[in-house]
Amino acid sequence: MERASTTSRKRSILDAALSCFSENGVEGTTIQDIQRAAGCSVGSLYHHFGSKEGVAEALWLDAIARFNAAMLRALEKAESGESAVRSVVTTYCSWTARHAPLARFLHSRDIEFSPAAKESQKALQSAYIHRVFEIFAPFARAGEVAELPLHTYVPLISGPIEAYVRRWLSGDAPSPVKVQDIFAEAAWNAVKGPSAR
Amino acid sequence: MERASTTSRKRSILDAALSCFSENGVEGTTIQDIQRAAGCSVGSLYHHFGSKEGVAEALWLDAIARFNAAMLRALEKAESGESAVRSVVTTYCSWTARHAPLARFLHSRDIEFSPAAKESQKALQSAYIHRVFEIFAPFARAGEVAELPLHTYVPLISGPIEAYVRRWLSGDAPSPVKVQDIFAEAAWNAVKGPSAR
Amino acid sequence: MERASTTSRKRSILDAALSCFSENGVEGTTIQDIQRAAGCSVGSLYHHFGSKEGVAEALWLDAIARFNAAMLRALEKAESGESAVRSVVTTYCSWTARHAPLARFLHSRDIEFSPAAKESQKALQSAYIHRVFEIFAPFARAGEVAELPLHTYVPLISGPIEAYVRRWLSGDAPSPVKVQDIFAEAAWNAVKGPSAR
Amino acid sequence: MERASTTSRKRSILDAALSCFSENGVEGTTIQDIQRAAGCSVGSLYHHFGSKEGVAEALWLDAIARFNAAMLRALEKAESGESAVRSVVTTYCSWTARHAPLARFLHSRDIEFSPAAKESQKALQSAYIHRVFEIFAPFARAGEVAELPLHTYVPLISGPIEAYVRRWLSGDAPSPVKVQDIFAEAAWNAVKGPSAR
DNA sequence: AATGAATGAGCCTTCATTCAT
DNA sequence: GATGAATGAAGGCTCATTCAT
Repeated sequence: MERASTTSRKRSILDAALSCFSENGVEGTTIQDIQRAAGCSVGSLYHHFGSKEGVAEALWLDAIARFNAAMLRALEKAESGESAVRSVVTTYCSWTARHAPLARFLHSRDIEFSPAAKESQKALQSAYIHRVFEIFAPFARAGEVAELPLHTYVPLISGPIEAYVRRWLSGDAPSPVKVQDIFAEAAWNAVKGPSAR
Repeated sequence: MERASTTSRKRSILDAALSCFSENGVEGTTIQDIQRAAGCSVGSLYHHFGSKEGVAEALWLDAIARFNAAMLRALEKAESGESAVRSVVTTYCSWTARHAPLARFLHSRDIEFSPAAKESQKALQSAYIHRVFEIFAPFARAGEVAELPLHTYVPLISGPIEAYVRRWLSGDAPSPVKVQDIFAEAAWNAVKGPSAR
Repeated sequence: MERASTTSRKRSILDAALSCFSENGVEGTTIQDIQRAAGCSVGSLYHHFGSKEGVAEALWLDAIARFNAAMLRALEKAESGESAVRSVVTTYCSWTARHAPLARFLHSRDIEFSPAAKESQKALQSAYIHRVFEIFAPFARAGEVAELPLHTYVPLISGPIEAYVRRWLSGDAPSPVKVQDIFAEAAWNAVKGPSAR
Repeated sequence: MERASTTSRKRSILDAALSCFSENGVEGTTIQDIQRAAGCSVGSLYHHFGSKEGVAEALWLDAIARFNAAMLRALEKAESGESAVRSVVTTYCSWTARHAPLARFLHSRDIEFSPAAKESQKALQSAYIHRVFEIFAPFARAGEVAELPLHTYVPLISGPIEAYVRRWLSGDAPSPVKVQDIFAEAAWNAVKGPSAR
């Protein structure tokens, strides 16, 4: 029960923080906001996370891990370059729609994470990217996906839907799920290779 | 001479603020930072801009106006849907590359502007959009540009290059000018209409 | 076996506390510092000492008792006023050199002890002073030691070496043992009586 | 008047701080204590001194400078080794008696000053010591003052009276002025040289 | 127009102590 | 006896803003 209680307390703080961050941004959220929303004491918050940044970082790493896992689950089912690329867009849409506050938090650019947190994130991300490459490699070799400068793939595939989602998150556009096919189509057009034309 | 001196003081404050905002974000910049960078007193800053937000807003409106003007100058030369769309991407690239700090400031999303500033921005933007529509209208009517949900055009055309630029601004990718053609191509593929296929 | 284990736990806490206090002062030491250094839990610390002050007080009384005992052991061997006075200085030197952290702790004046602890200390000290007087009485009666205002004896005898030791403790002077004879001489000169001149 | 007002505000903060520090120690004094005693705002305090330590340091340097000045004024009148040594003791007594709170503050050992402050203090002290040496040099050359290890002079001369003053400051002894001759005598006995015996 | 001292609400964080297990 | 999560009062400090000169 020790373990259970600890875990649930950490979770409840994380949940409270997410709701605050998503509503007012990290800078706009005070320790008191989180603490009140979580129904715990200031001390408890510091006991578990060490600082306000500590909370944000834990949440950040958690969110990234969950997003990556969801994306990989989807990509692993892809049987062609086209379905893989379309999957990136539709998974992005559905995950984002299902986890709007988390997505809003990941989109916010007003945090400067600690070196340690950045390190953890890099480790996470590099394992993720490695796996994504493994999945795309055969399709690339088969010419289904075009050869382009390395840094352009992600912006070309995810850039449009990300831009759209940002608008949706600020309340300026309808749910991304409604337009996912348009963006999937665009993504595929942007990177499809010679054998797919 | 009075006017000139006043103006140059306002300019120097704006320049100092831009450099601070671009480096540390708006939230991360204090009045003192700006004041020290501008080499003026706190009082002077308040005399000219009324508040910290006043500075950010003046800078914001100025940046938007300059960007819009540059974009319109380019679009007005376009003689086809394709050249117009490509122009959006290449102009975005070159303006951004020439005005990196301003671009970084416009990309930062950690400001909550005053209603008055939002009003001004809306006026600016609506005049701008109005003019953009005037330019695109004939190409759309001619079927050069596809008919798509209204909210998808901007993300489809600008999303990829914006995503790329964001990476460049954080130092994770080479200058956008080097890859502008790839993004122009993708933009055009994403919105070209029946008569252009 | 129970007793032994308890005792060793108390000892390890006291040792850890001494090392912390000596390094950072009492105010500068937190319960957590002690607890980490002792390798025990917060609860355990409170179980044994009741409070942070409780630890400091236990250490304080212990240190005083040990110092007094050492001093009395030395004084009891003195066979003249001169050897007694010199003994105070040399014993102070050697004890301090052998127990630097304890000496540093006793020299720190940033603690406000509880009435109870002050009471215990007064009892300790009064028994000690009583015994010291017993030892010096015959020499004083014999005129070996001068008649001076009561409050001046201790500063006159111990003041110089204490001042020197303070410097040594802050790393600004060589070991007191090297200069003990000079200070013993000065102490004796300061209080020797008519029959000793 | 700008200058005057600033100066007096700084002075009043320094005075308030001294009174608080002298009563409760530096650690035991809060910013609010000082601020309330000075009748100023928190911000004003930080405007002038940057931090709580900043106040303590300013006070420290000020106190040292004043003490040194007083001591030098007295020493410069000395016309023999004996009168110089006695002057150290009597000046210490009278200055301390006239500036009890300042003396109490200088005697408190619960502050860790910043490197910058230590630097300033060293500069102050080295100029002071230099001048003191200049004054004593001729007496030492004449054999009026004994040749002893360098680090022992100050403890030998000032140690006893300092120890006594510490007791007086804690309320455990009568005013030092009453016993200054005893301590002057002891100081002179401790360092007088061959030609003075 | 310019200056910079003054203000004070509000923020993040620390830390001695308690208590259920 | 031991453990460590939980508590919350209190402290140091920041910073946008005001205003007398």
